[in-house]
Parts: sequence; structure tokens; C-alpha cells
Amino acid sequence: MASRTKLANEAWEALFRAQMTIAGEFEGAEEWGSLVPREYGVLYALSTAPGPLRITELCEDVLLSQPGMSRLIARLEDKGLLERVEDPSDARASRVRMTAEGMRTQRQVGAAHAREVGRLMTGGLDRDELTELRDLCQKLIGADDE
Amino acid sequence: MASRTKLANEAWEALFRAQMTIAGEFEGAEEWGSLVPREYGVLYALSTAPGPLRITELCEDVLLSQPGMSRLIARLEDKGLLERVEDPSDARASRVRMTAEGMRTQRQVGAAHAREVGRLMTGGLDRDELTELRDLCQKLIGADDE
DNA sequence: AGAAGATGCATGCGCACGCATGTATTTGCT
DNA sequence: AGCAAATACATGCGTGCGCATGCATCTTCT
Repeated sequence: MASRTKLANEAWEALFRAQMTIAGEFEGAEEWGSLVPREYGVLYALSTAPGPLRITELCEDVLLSQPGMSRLIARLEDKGLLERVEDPSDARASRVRMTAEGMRTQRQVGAAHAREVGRLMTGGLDRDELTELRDLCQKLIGADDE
Repeated sequence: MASRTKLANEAWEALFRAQMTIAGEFEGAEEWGSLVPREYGVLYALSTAPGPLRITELCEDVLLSQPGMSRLIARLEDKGLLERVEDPSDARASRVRMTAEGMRTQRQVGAAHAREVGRLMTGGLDRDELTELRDLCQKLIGADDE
């Protein structure tokens, strides 16, 4: 089954390069305001959550170490986009939520980012292919979790 | 065509998360010896090239800034895996090639890495799906280049 | 040939990251 | 109740990165 492994490596390299290339396009883009992609990622995660999130929860969602998240939140707090609220059921934890300006920024940057994503992704793939790609990627990591 | 953009964003998020998740698995893995993934990336690029590569060429291949590549090469040089050779046709350029030990390390780490990739990728996807994923990713970035 | 701009690479600097560790709080065991 | 282990977060420290910049060399134009 050597060729199965070879195929797996080709798929990984293609996946890796595709993500790096697209992400690279975003890095320098103007759409982020004064944020960087990962900072927007935190705002986005908060925007989809039902309530304030723990720092460790954000770590899992944004794929950042806990100390890194701790500092990232401090930066966004300094910018006035986030605020910490204490968890009533656990005095060790501190939950994070967006301020009004944070929500405004998230919507604004999110809209611009979505347009940019749409432009890059639909440039190369049609509807069916996008669906297929999405499903394959989800299946790929879905299997790892279990 | 709003739903087309929505689909594109779902596909991007899935692609992004899949790559980050899999790459995250590699970060901490033991397979790399004393290298990090990006350092192996340089050795791999050199292993597939017909001859010594320029620093700027490696930048494009490994998706790293030119100063970053300059230092990365210096580190690998210190480890004895790489050496610089001067370009006969351009005295500004310095080309890079692997030492014998570099080639040995590349093969060794490459084999271990390939096994790991195979394990993670084939865990979630079968043959046809891997092929499909590879082709979709290649098509996605292929379209951006032109 | 000579000057002006482009190109290839290296270095100073500030920043964000991960790892190791510290402190406070909670949980579990007896 | 009381102590040990686990958990949540913050901080010190070292390192790699990108940006701005500098130096050397090549290219182009006149």
C-alpha cells in the first residue's frame, strides 16, 4: 500500500500549500484594520459563541497556546475591543466578551474579509468544488478528533 | 449570489482549520529530530531541486520572508546540514545546497514524516477522497497564480 | 563608460510566540 | 474538615519572525 501513503503525502502537500498561499494573501491585506488575522479570529469566535468564553476555550478555537492567548486578549483589551468578566461559578476563570466597539469592528472586518475570501476561493473553484472541498476538510479533521 | 460567498467562506474555514489542526499535530511530534517543520521544508525543497537554490527561490517555496530565510539557512548551516556555494553567474547571489549529513537527515526525517502524514490523512479519507482533495487544492492555488 | 535604478542578501529592532513556571482556586480523596 | 492533585490564568525568558534598512552587485539607458 505504498502508493496510498504517497497519495496521502501529495494530498497533504497540496492542502498545506493551498492554505499557506491563501493565508499569505490575507496577511498583508488591508481588510483587517489594525488587527492581524489571529486577532480577528478571536473576535469571530466570540461572535459565534452564545456568551463570554474562557481563555482556554478560545485557545482551542483559535489554535494558540494559553500564554499566547492570555497576551493576545490583553492586547485586544488595550484596544478597547474586548473586556474580561468574572465567571460566577469559578473564581479562577476569567471570561472574555466583546465590547460594543469590538462587535462593530468584528462585523466590519468580517464583512470585508468574507468578500476577500469569496473572491479568492471562487476564483479557482465552482460551487460543487467548494462544497466538495469543505466536506473533505471537515471529514479529515472530524476523524482525528474521535 | 450571496450563498456562493457563504459557501466560499465555509470552504475556507474548513480548509484553514484542517491545515492548522494537522500542522499542529506535527509541531510537537518527535519525527523531526532537532529540526522544526519549516527547517525540514527547506531540506525537502533542496532534495527535489535539480541543483543548489537561491535564497529567494527558497523563500517562495517555503513561504518565508527573505530575512527569515537568511537566518534559517544560517541556523541549518551551523548544524552542518547546509552549505553556501557562490553563484558563478551572479556575485550577489549565494546558492544553498545540502551537505552529505543534510541529505542523510532529510531522508531520515522525510521517511518518518511521510509515515506520520500517511497515518493522519488516511485515517479520515479513503483513496478517492485523497485524490479529490489533492486536485481541489491544486486547482485552488493554480488559479491564483495566473 | 558612467550614473540611476533594480536586485540579492544580511542585520538592527521590535513583537508575538512557546515553554517553563508561579499563584490562586477548585476538586477529589480520606 | 483537611490535604494533595488538578485546573485556570499570568509572567519571565529565550527564540524566530517581519519590517525597515544597509551594502554589494547587476542592469539599463544615454
